[in-house]
Amino acid sequence: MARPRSYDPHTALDRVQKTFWEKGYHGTSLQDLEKATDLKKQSLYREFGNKDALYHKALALYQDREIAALANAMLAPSDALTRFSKLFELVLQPVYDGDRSGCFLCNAALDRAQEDSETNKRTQDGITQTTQLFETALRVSSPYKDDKALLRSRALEFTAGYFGLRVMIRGGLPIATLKATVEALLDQIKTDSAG
Amino acid sequence: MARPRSYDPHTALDRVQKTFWEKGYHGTSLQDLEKATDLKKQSLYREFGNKDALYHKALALYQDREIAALANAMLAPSDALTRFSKLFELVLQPVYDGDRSGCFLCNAALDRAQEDSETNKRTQDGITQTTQLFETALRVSSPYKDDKALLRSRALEFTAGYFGLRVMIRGGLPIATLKATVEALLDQIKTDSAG
DNA sequence: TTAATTTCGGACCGAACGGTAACAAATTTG
DNA sequence: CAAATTTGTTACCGTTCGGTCCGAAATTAA
Repeated sequence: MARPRSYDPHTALDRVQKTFWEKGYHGTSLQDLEKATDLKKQSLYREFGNKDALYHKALALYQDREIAALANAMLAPSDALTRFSKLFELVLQPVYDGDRSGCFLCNAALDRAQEDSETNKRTQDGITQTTQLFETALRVSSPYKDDKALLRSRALEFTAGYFGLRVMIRGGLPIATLKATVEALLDQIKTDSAG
Repeated sequence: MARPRSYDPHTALDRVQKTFWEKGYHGTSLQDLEKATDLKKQSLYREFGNKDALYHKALALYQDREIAALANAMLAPSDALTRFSKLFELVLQPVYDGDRSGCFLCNAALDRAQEDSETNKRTQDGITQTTQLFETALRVSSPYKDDKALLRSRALEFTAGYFGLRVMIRGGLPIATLKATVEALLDQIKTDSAG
């Protein structure tokens, strides 16, 4: 039909996501996005819309890709303890690599959920889905499989623990503390299954 | 000596703090601070320094006042369960009043700790002190008083839980979910003391 | 080759940004 | 009252912000 795009929209949005993830909404300028994507803003606008739309698409991509990856890793056939061990392992891995971006969803909740209703909806949904994921992950093991109230309670507790850990990561806590925190959280599952 | 100030620096910094707390560093403009304090920026600059200095002073004030207030309420003579009940009660109170600003320290950790080394230091310190506060709060009750490892473990767990709860607050989760999360966290103490 | 269509690059927009200089108003000290 | 000193106000600084316009380049269909 006409002149073809000389860039790949997927990798462009990938880099947009990474930038927002690292620097937040207000901390990211159009210029930052241009540098990150090697695109001019007109291309960005034509392809994705304005800064708000860019942000929402980046956040949506995070939920569809990163969180889905965590869910996938967790829900591999195993027991609750192994599942959460795997989860926290994946959460801490980037820290070892020097990446303390944390969790984009968590960042968005604090950065923008109070000022933008769509972000608010997205973070509510994302956090709620996290709790549901944790319920699913726990449900295979005793004593959770037989105690619905305990299952729900632990899922909420791990939701808070998970996001708190993300805060601690981004807040710059030493890795030793982060590992100890993970151990403390996992200990909960060990105690439950032992009792 | 000379012309006296027509404003109160304490209440001015108070309002600066509130503004940064609500809107974050990048989300707050000098104009926002002018409106919030009823001062012109020259007065703000003369009194407090530039935007960075303003932010750090606001964050320091948060630690000295808000966190100290939490510590004070928690450390009133009582058992561990009552102490944490009181803590979470104070944390949820603003939500009932429609204020979902959350925790300034937590916001700062996600907002600015990655880009500003002084904020990084402050958030590290603040989070570490939170863990220490929780250790102190737990230490009065069994079984923590006799089990140093458990004490440390639970303090870390509650630290993550506490900041995660703050994320959930700011992320817009319904109050019912927040309350259920608090109950889930408190349940931990009940279980510990019963076992 | 030409017409149509789309992408791309640079220039440009008004507004807001953080920050500063200069001066008038107010108060204390001599 | 006069000199000195600090506060408050206005205007302004250059830069960057998010966003748009428009012409040049590239490609396909006729």
